[in-house]
Amino acid sequence: MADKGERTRQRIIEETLPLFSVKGYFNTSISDILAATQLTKGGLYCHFQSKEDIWYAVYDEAVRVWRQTVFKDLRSVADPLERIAKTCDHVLRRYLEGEIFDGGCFFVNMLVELSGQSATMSRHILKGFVGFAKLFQNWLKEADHRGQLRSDLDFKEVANFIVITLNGAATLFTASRDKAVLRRTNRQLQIYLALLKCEV
Amino acid sequence: MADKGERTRQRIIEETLPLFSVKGYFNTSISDILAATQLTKGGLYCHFQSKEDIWYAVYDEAVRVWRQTVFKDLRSVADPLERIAKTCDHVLRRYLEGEIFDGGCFFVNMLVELSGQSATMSRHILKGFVGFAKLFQNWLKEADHRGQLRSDLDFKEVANFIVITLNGAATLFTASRDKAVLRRTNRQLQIYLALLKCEV
DNA sequence: GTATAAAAAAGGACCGGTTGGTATTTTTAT
DNA sequence: ATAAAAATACCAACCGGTCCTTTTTTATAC
Repeated sequence: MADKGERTRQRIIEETLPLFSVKGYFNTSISDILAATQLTKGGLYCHFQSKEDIWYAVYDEAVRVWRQTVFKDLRSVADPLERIAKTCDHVLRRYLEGEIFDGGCFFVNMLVELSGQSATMSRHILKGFVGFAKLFQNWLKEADHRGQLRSDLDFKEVANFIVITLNGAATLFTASRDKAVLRRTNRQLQIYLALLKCEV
Repeated sequence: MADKGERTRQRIIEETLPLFSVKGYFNTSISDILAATQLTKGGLYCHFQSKEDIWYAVYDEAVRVWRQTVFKDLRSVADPLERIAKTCDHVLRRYLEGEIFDGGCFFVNMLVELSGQSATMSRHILKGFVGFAKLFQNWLKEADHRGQLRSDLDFKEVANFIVITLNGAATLFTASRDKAVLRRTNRQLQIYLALLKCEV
């Protein structure tokens, strides 16, 4: 039974993720984390230097889980436009509707809360979203090289729009808990994506 | 100099709105409000029974300001589709880009924060968003009666999509402070709206 | 206009409980 | 035996809110 420390650390991360996701960063207290992990303060601060440190570890874990959920079964998709469509579908159906995290989208929730509070932490999250948009942008470029796209498209603009739509859906779904919101968004988004194709 | 009480009450609301908008509800302390209003606790609690009461008053004020910003110069627009397009433009340009509230969109910020915390408060906000979507839905119906729309549209779905897009834009703009995000969203949304028209 | 009394507004001390974090000791694993 | 992990007690600062006192405003009488 080696690595007891590492296992406890991982347990802290996994128990804290839903707390941050549902209650937010500031409104999750150290006491909440202690209650969830069945630890005492001494035990907790043995693995992390501060609450903020816990957050960064939790964030990394959230990214790991999100990637796993959204990009699964995607490497095999050769058509970049289909890849985009499937990714959106995965975000809306697997990730959000599947309620991978309690409290909706961990990243959107954290971004909104921390935007007015911590410049460094919110920048950290924002980088993730920018990277996600860049990914769509690259796939759009790839589709363009294949001659699949209409000629009047601004890739960055389209990529941005997709990410924004997914974020908006996450926000409204979290509040309403209405899965119909996700279904509707998915249909409209797929229609929008289909319209990017050149008419051949 | 009558109505001193009412004027102070209004001052509290106006000074607290940007605090809630930027820092969030829970992370704005009564002390913050006291500092902003130059009042003491006794003075503040003379006008409100609790922090939550202040929030409801602030919310109402935010709605008032938002309505004023978004629906101005709109009654004269007879064409319902144009009315929808202009409303979106107002939200993105006047309301968000114009930074009517510090911290982006007060309502989105509050919705995200309170969704995991207060069922009653988040339901209160959600009602506002549902009403906004209903408005778009009615305008779409109006456009349909005029024979302006494609025949395959689900009005509720489209209305939902518009609101979601605006929410997503607010989220990303708040974090990035990049007005290009709003411009791009506006263009793509206008393109999307144009595609709702029947081809006559 | 001015004195006055009632009422509204504001001040300020205080409350129990909680916050994130630390220092020291005890337990457990290797 | 030694080092990691966990427990415990403690800290000052802050939380939302209450209570009582003082000041200011406002309505009324003259």
